[in-house]
Amino acid sequence: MQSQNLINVITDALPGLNKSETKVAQVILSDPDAATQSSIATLARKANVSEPSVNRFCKRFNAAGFPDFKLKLAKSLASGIRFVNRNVDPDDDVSSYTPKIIDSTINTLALVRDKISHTRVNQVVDKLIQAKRIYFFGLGASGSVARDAENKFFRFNLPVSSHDDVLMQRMLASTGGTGDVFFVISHTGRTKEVVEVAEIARGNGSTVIGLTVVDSPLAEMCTVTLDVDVPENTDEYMPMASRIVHLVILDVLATGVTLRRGPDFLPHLEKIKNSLKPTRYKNDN
Amino acid sequence: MQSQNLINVITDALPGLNKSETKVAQVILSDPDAATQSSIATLARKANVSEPSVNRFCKRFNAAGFPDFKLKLAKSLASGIRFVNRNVDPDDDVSSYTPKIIDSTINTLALVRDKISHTRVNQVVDKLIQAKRIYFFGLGASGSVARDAENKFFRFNLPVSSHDDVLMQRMLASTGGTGDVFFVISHTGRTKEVVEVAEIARGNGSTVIGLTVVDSPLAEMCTVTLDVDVPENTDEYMPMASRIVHLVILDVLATGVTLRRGPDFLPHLEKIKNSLKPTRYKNDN
DNA sequence: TCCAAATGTAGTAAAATTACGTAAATTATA
DNA sequence: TATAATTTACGTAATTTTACTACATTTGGA
Repeated sequence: MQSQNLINVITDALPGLNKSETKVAQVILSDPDAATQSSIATLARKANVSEPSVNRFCKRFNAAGFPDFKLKLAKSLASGIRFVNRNVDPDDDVSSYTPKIIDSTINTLALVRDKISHTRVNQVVDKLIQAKRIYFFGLGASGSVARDAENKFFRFNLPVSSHDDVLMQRMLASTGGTGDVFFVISHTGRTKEVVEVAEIARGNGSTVIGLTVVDSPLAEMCTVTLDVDVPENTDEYMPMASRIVHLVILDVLATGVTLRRGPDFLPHLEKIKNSLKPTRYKNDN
Repeated sequence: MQSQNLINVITDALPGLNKSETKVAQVILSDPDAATQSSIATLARKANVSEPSVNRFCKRFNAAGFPDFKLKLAKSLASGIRFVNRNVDPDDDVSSYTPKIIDSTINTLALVRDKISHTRVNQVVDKLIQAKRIYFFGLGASGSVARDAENKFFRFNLPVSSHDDVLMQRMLASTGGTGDVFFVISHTGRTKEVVEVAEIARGNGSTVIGLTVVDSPLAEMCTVTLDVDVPENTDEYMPMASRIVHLVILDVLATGVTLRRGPDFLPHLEKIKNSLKPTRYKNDN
């Protein structure tokens, strides 16, 4: 909690703020870096509030005062996370849109880091450890996420497969049962086919894990849902960050499984890694 | 070029400092965090020097004054802590390894953001814009990256395909020619088959773009290489960060292409987006 | 002994905080 | 439903703290 990014904290608190506090918050969020360099007077002027209002604002967010607040804000900014308030503009050039896109991805990941439920992650790792077989399902962009997951999880010496074909998914879901884990990936959670497949699998006693949006039709069909609350991109240009988030969560799960397997399992991973050596040119350093 | 860590800068400068500056440096280095929270007077007293000496010290290190110096120091500390061994320990639990993995991904992305060559990105966008046909190639984990790229680029109304089958790749590479772009993804850049395929394609006059490691055999075969310098340690047993980086870079490229296409192209993207609507449950908000 | 660099003193300016008063909003009461 | 009472929000102005500047003194080397 302590390490929570101050910018996210302010953003979250925004709805519950009163008038002048909101003004201050907006000015800070619109350019946090500038905020760290301005005096309380400058900031007050920019926000059209009095200096004490700014001071109170700082104290509300557990700072000793304005200078302490600036310090904390600076630290938040330094942690590799730049808050992106600007979307890609039609007349941006490479040096503008490149950092913008990377920053927005970083920001989304930071959000997930702070929000993801560790209990849920643990539950999912439990299910994956117990699985006799794992199927990763996804369509469209989530199809390649599923495929990536397969590539990761086959290393655990488990029957794993990924499918992006609805008919195949349906058939597998209806033949599954106890011990089978269906891991369903969807960044909307509302694709009819996917929801139906989850329903079928669930009906047959399989475990269904959802990597999707909270409160979506898909989430309701799942045994456990890892919900990701990725801000919707309203911008046409901005590519989906949710898919990156899904991949990273799968990294987390794979790590969880590896750790549960214990150190005896590492030689197995090593073996897989080594199996690729002959396919590569030697690294001469 | 990310600003160098202030603490290191001070440590390095230590030998060339005069008496009172050395005293100040020692006090700061002995407890940098305390330094960020104390006033100029406190610090001066601790170091047994006068306040202006502290102030001069700050200016020597390119700070506007004492407050600015503290700010910079705080930033150095924040980013330093993040970069301190964020590797997963065998006895980590969920609440430890989850943020570690996400943080390491974030750090890698931040690194890429600061290091990536905008010129190269622009060159690649050029090539993609001019392409008559684009093939995305990748094996293993990069296979799903290639697939994701296909999913993204087919929206540009171009013949695009992705292939993770070596034979298929070979055949396509040898039948290609001018106007064809082979986009080869590899996080080692040393997989023999991939390098050979690139060589074949190149030999036939096709454009070969590499998303891979700098100075690798693959990089040498490419018309343009987008090199990514991802720190190794994250990918101990499975590719994690590098693959995320590749995806994000593809996002950047897709954005670049979209922007080049200009605003007339947006309705086309909208059309694709809308085409998926009937497959989804209505969102009730 | 002179000069230049280094450091300190004292005064000033700037910044932040506090105390307090007024306005606005909310709640209670007639 | 109006109005009084009370709480909460916000600003003004004074106070205190903090940082900076100009200038003086010291120190050490030529």
